[in-house]
Amino acid sequence: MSTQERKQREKQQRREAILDAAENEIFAKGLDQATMDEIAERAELSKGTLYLYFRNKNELYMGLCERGSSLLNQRFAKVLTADRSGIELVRMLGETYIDFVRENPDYFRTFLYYESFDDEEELEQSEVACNCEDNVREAFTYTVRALQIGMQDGTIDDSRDPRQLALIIWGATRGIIKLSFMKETGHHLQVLEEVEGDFKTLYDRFQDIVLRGIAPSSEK
Amino acid sequence: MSTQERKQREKQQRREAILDAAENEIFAKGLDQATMDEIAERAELSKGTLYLYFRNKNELYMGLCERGSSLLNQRFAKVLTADRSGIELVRMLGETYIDFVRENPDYFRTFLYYESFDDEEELEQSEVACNCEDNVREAFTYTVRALQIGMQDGTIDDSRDPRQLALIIWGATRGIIKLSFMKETGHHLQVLEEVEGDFKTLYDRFQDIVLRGIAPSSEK
DNA sequence: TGATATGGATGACTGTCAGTCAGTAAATGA
DNA sequence: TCATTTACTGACTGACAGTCATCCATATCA
Repeated sequence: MSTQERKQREKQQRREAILDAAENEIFAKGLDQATMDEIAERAELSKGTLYLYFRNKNELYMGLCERGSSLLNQRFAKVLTADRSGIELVRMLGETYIDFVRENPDYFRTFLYYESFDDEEELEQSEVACNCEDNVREAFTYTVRALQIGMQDGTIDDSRDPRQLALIIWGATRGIIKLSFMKETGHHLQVLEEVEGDFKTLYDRFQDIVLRGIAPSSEK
Repeated sequence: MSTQERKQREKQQRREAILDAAENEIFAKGLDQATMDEIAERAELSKGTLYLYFRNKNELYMGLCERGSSLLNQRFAKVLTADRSGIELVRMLGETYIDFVRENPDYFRTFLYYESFDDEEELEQSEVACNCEDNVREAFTYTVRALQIGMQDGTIDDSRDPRQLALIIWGATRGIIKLSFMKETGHHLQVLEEVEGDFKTLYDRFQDIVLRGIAPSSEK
């Protein structure tokens, strides 16, 4: 193999090593508390080197978002191969999502961060951010596909635009999952503690309501 | 009036002046870009004085959340006085919320910030944060009340726990409103641009689905 | 095998900013 | 008039993200 190739591979490995170190530090202490110096030390590199691989701290954190969203997409892709009705696929996608968040709350935090990130400028020139964007688009496409299948097989009312409906379901689901996530991670909001229902229960109830809401009218 | 009282009033006025300055600076530049020095300058006070009124920058920002949530609650309270069916009240609460966010996107940002804030310690000893918490609880109570009215008057299926249902609706609504908010404020996510529907349209469609989902079964 | 070129890695350094605190001034009250 | 309290000030500190002149290991070639 050529020197070129070897160098390329080494570069990739180092990048992963940096991401591993960042994951350890940031997931343990939180984004604000983790410093670039500590991440560098854990990666056994100097701080300057981190900046050869990532533009800044934001981009490094988004590298973790990229990782997490790829993992989640793998699971989504698998769901879509199942031979089920459209509405069942929608339900399964939602369950996959909430299971993922329960298992990987820290990755979910990176998603929230990425979505709320505001500096357009910085995002556009970042390859990492673009990959995150692609992953979001991919996830969205899975939802659209499941809805289309449901509209075909008659398990979902077909009078709505599937893309718009996907957006609505996606947004609402995000909201519920974030709430469950807050409830589960012992968030300060007391209201959360005072209401019954754990991570999954809340989500199941929500799903019942939505799936009922998008089912075809019974009088048809 | 006593000297005591006058001082008390002056203190309150100064506090408001600081909040005004913070609002101007932070809403214009964003939380990260606005500095305490600039806020102090705009308030025509020294930086040290800001710290006599607010523990730190977070708490100052939460002061804005407190303002915003109080304003929103005033609107919610008014809705609840209307002589309407429960399901209509739920719909009106949602509309009130989305109108508020459209008019005051910057206050909405403070809500998001407060809800995602993580440092339990800091929150507990902050009076400002406690007021925010109270406001959240108040808003939540309005939703519960509307649902209970609906369960009484038969416009909402009464087999669910109204508090749990309120939490679910609240979470999902938050999710949709955040999405609309992102779409409206020109967020980077391209998926948002590619789907039809503005702020209100998305929300209306969502509401149709949910209200259909929580209506009593027609075969009853 | 030694000379030279290349580019990845380094870490001391800089600028910025949140937060502090010793000191000052003004108001109050004896 | 003086003592005491209270409010305010702004220079200073520490922490940290991000930079850049320099170093050094390896590749390349005579």
